[in-house]
Amino acid sequence: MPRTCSKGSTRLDQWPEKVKLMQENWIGKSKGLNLTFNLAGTGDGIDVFTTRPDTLFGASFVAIAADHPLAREMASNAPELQRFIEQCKKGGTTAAEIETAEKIGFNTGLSVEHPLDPSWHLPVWVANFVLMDYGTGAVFGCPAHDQRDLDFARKYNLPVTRVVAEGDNEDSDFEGDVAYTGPGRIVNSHWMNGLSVDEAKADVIAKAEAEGWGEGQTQYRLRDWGVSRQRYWGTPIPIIHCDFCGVLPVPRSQLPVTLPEDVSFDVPGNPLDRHPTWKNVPCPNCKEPARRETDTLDTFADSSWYFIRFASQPDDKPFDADEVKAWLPVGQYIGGIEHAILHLLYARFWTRALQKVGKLDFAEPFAALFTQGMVTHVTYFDKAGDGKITWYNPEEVMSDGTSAQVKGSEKRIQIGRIEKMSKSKKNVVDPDPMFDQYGADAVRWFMLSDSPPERDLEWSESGIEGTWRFVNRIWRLFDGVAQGVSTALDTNGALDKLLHRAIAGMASDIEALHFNKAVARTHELVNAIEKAAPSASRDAAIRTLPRLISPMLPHLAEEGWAALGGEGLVSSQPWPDHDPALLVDDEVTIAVQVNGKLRDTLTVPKDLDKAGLEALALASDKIIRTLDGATPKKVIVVPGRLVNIVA
RNA sequence: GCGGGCGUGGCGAAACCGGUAGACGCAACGGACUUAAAAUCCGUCGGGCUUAUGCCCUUGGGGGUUCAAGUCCCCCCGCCCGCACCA
Repeated sequence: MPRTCSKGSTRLDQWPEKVKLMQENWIGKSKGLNLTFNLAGTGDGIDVFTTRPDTLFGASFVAIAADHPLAREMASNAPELQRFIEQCKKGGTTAAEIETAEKIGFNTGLSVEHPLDPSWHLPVWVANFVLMDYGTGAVFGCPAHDQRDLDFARKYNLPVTRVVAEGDNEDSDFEGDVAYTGPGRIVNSHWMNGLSVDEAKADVIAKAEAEGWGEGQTQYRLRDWGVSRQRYWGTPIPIIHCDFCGVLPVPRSQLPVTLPEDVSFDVPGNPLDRHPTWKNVPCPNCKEPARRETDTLDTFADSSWYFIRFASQPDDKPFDADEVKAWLPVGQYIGGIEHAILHLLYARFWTRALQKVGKLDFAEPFAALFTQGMVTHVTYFDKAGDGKITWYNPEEVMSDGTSAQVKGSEKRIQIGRIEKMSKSKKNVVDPDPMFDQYGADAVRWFMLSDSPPERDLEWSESGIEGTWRFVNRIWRLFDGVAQGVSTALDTNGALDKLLHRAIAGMASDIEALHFNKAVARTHELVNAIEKAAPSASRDAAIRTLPRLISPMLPHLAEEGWAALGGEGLVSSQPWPDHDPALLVDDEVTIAVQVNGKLRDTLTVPKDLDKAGLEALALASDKIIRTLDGATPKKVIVVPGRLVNIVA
């Protein structure tokens, strides 16, 4: 998975950089050298992974994890080491604890030969900061150029030798407590001296491979994805366990395996595991009593390909390749940032795997990704004497913003952080009363109106009243035209322009998911229509309105469309056309600045040239007054924008 | 600690490639209509000075580049997210 998903993420040019970066960090690809340090006097060795083979001459110790096989072996007849290992295991696992945890080590007394100079011996330590589940569970320490190694070396007085020059500083004695991890020339390293860090890395890897004591390797940090769960809610894994025949797949004719519905959750644990009939089945091979697998698949397994099944649902197979080809990949995926890593990475992997086995003809499931913000709300809680926290729903709380109490009681409670709405913190708001009071259109419009969708939104109902008023204003426009027989034949050029601008602008706003801007444009148009005297232009604008508001106020749009005599449904109408000629003004307002400060504005023909603009600007009363006789040193003219006079 | 992002009126926010900061909305305030209220309509609305024309300040803070900076560069502060002893 990491190999295939780290490739190709650069091609996802319509994905947020943030998400791609999070996935890359999660995959944690790093290139380096796997090498063996031979234990002095024995044939055994310790395998070590490093991304800094260039610093090999700066090595001063080798450290292994507390649960490294060698450490455990030695501990069996060394009680002191045994105690040290116990101590390491007790260390906390929270972020803060790891951050502040002191590096501790135990000198095993063993030593290893340096691969580039077998006469040079390095001590072998067991250290709490070496992780067994990454790389080989063993590292070599180069304290001058790695902060962890330096912390460790200073504590146990191990040698610290500089092997990368820091500017002009080539001293082999490294001073201070801050490791140097930047670029530089290699020094104090025999044949490598003078090379750059990158050159030296390549050099050492080549030498190790030629001499057989190591090889270049790419490591991934990504943990394995354990896809099975001991729970009911998930897809059954079609496997049967037989005491005689072992682990067998459920025969094809018995697929799919479906979950039993007569389960109870009265007892903790997986109900499948204690289901009497579902669990016990004959072995498909020897017919003796056997048992179904009672783990189910992680729900991420389903979410990794649901979009494929969504596009094609034949009865006899997971999906039809041709049908899928017609619909996928998904053009625009919209989801929360909380799925940035797991779901979106697994779905990418699933798709790649299906492509690899020839079932799909594309590698990436989602061409474009948009991560919308989360809806947040302040939390309310109360902490009991035993530290137990009780959360309160905002609806049962009275708060003035600085203090809070439970409605209908004297109970004072605390105001917590503003957090993503969640059932566990009870800071969810039920929108149903709003729907009942204002209708679905007003609530939808309200939610689209102010905040851009990529941003987190702190839920507040202030503003819904205004939305409700606006919905009513639009309805009155429809009603007015529908009731009255319009005889006005005049046109209104300004209103025509505004309408066509709204048509074009709202289309691009909506395409870009800038719904709040489309809302603002609708307000501008409606404000102007309301103020305009009756005219053919005004009627046309009102008759266009249902199509414009249909994506965001669908019910009102349909009512308006019908009231104005439209055929069928407005939702099946095409977006109105706009006249590009009406998008350009023949007059523009330009700014006139003196020394970059606005002093006047002028309304001029759109294509007035630089000389004309300059002349007009210099003739302005306000400019003459501001200049107060001074001679302009320089005049910058940006046609259609501004004139800036430098005095 | 590492990586990424954000910071604009009382509030949610606009501002295209560096070119009139605050569009649009909410709240607030003043007014009209009304016996009254609701609804509706009109107006004001970043801060300061000023009789006014107008002037000064203002996009977290400080510096810089530029004719011109919310926008570009450097430093700092604050908040948010992800990762976290990954060799």
